[in-house]
Amino acid sequence: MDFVSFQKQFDLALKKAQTFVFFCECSIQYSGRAEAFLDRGDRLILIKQDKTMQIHQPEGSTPINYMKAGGELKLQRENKHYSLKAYHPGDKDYLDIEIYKMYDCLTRKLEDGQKLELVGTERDMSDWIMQNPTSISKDFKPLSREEHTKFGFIDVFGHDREGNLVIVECKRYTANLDAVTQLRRYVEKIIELKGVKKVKGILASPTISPNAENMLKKWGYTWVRVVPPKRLERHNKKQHSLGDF
Amino acid sequence: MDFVSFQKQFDLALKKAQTFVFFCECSIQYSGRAEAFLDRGDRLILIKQDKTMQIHQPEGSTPINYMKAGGELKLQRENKHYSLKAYHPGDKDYLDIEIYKMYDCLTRKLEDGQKLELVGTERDMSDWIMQNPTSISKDFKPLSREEHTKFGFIDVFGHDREGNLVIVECKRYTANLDAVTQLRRYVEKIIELKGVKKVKGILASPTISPNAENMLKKWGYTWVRVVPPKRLERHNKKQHSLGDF
DNA sequence: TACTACATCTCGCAT
DNA sequence: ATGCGAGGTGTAGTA
Repeated sequence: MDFVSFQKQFDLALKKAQTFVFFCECSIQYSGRAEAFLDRGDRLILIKQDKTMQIHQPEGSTPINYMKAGGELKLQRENKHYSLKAYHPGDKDYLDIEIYKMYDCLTRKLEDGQKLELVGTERDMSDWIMQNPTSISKDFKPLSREEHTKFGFIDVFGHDREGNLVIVECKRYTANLDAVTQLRRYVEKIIELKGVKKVKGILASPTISPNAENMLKKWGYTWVRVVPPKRLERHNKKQHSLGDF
Repeated sequence: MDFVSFQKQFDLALKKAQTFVFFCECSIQYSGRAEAFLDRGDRLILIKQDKTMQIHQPEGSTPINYMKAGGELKLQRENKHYSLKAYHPGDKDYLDIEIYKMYDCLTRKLEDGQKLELVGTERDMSDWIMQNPTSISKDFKPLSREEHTKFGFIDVFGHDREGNLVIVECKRYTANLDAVTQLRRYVEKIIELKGVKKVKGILASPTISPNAENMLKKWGYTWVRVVPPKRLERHNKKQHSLGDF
């Protein structure tokens, strides 16, 4: 593919807010929050209508280089090849792509107003605990699932029959050291703010790493096994077609 | 584009370990670590030679759905449309894409043996501190930059003239509450393992959030302003071409 | 804008 | 395989 027709496609795609994807041989220089250089090789480059850009190598889930939305893009001739420059004012990020060979490109206006319906998040887990308090303990009375309020970002907050305040931190997967220190921070914050000492810290997760459990015990907190719910209502009835694999 | 030729391209691309990208109208169902559903809309789908797959909506940096490497892919006819199913045994992840319209596709074998050279990471920052110990304090004597060793993941470890052990935790950006709790964990671990009490905790970062600084002071640790170096040697000489923007 | 925490995080490294 | 932490993390939600 020649550069001139590439440039036409590129300009048109940006003007019409299309999604633009192409294969090329390029080298890449990044400068901003860090600095990076990627020597010559074949890559796929994807540019969306919001001017996000990502460069993909032939393997791996994550782009090897990218620019976030809110930047500017410019394609220009430079000596024997083309140069695609991106600049993001907010992050002060620069990306320079030197394009040696253009292979193919594809462009299309995508119409998509849908949003992902997702269940099985940490929020779903804390909702479920609110509705099933005995999963924490027999006498646990949840008061609130306060996220961004006065006491911070506690997943589930309540009390028990002995008058203890109870703080529950949820983790969807194996709870680790970070989860324990996070819980500890919340418990200490409550003790400080409320001026009380009867505060219980509970870590709720399907599993916990040995180190995390040791630390948890050492600080007097407890772990409760809770498996997060993750069934979409609309898919409950359909059985998954496992037969295909 | 008709489905039959699409299927041929798809099979060939997978067989030849090519990178395969196409535009289509589809709906998506995900089940595994969580559950998700995305109703009908136009998307770009990218499949790489390692069988990673990602579905992109017309905006945003991150794919709305994806599958990691190590899975299986299968395209098959299903009633009036096609269905692209993916299964990842390790994660027990299922992804079903129902394709209503195929627009265009592009496939190519990408040759790329390059790896990203990156500087300005937390490791570079701790290296720099090792070589410039006075950035921490006048009498700081670094002993080691131990990452994955017996004492844990301490960025820089050393001592001062008064015989204190000194633990430095580096953050490349604004240090937050997490950074402080992380430092605290390391300090307490050292106190426990070494059986000493003269341990100083230092958080090194270019900036620190107010909450984090409060907590740091409360626990008796200190913050040192360190701006991480991030210039690639090879790019030191070239001045960045800011003129283009 | 800054701060906080989640994420189907991904990725690499060490045990 | 699991545990742990970094990441140019990105993204959402809130003060």
